[in-house]
Amino acid sequence: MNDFKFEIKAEDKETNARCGVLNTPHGKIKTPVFMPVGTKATVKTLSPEELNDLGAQVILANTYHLYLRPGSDIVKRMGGLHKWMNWDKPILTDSGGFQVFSLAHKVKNKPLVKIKENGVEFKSHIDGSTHFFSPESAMRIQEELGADIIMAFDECSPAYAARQYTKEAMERTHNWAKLCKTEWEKLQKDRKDQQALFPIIQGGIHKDLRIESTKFMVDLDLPGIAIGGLAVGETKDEMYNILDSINPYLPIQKPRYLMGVGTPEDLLEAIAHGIDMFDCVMATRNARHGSFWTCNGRNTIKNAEFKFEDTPLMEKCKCYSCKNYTASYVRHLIMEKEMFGQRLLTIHNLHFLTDLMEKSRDHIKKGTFDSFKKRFLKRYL
RNA sequence: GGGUAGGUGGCGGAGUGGUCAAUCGCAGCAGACUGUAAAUCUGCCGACUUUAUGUCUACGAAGGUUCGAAUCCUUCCCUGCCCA
Repeated sequence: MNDFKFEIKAEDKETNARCGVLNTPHGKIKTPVFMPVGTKATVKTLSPEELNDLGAQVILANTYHLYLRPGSDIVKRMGGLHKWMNWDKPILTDSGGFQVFSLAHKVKNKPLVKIKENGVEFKSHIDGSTHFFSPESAMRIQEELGADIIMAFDECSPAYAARQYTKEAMERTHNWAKLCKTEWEKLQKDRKDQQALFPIIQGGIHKDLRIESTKFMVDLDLPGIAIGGLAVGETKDEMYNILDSINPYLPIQKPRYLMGVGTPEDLLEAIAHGIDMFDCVMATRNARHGSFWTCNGRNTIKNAEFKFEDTPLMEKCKCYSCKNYTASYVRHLIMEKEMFGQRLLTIHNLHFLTDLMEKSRDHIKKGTFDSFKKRFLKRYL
């Protein structure tokens, strides 16, 4: 797996933050990195050119959605995700585990999901048809999609699920991760561009389960390691405590991916806890819903106070939206449900996070990350 | 001048004797959103205040019938359409 060499460039002395470079067949990824989410092979509202311009290095796509439509076979026939969507930088696909289980927990009375030892039977949210995901099929689908980094099929249990349930889900996830690895190794033999498989640590908010899960996943010795099942309803302290408790068990030389996080403050805290990679829908979804980040915190563009705001969304911001438009204009577009408004806020939010990551990398290299983080949070929160 | 339909909260538009401060939609105001079933969802939306099974003023205006009227009667005002 030399294709995915991870080089640590700097380590912070005051925190567990690190700065590195992850190699992939589609280029290098500088970490810490935020990866915009493009579930259905598009980061909603933006073109790949715009993503590139705002500083995105790697994006996500989703197995569940692309499997249901159009089908991974079609993506494969069209030349794989990179070619199909015209993005030749790195791509990561999520395994579909999160979707399958969030469907299960969203619909209470009508279970759409049946968990079995060898996988999960679920009903499509689109047409109700029945499907089955197993560790093996999740690997095969992701092989067809052709991302650079693929994720093991896991079960994400709700934050406050009973401990016993969380433990069982974790054990299933362990078992599945092993099966994923076997299938992945088989599938990689015939590939030109290799794919890195990341396993996903589970264990809810239980420290001992998390440590157990971390040890298990580390032992699989895969190219990277992900932490799942956080930022799903637990408190921030609970999340940071979990990161603290597993940190000593994570290998230094492998990239660590905290799945589904998050907000600017979560990103900085998690970096301080040694995380290298992030993804989250918040930047893009919230943008479409009218909220945006600035150094001074979170704002809602729909609020009447922006009606006469003739300055950009954020002072000194270098994003396309802020360089060219006033908050008043963006508000008007959002109020009118004009899609250009959604695009402008999406560009701003994603740029805000990619810029925050770039600054973090610089400060880690300079040894000033901790004070940078404290300064940022003081102003932001 | 005659006939006819109608005048309801910022707008559109329900309601046609009590449970109506008045369905609903829009607009407005605010909130939520963390590996995207999300350009979605939620709350408020006559005035006032101790924000409540609270008080007040209200369905063109003025009278009347009734225990009780946005709803029935009378007159008036206004608007659309048709006829002269």
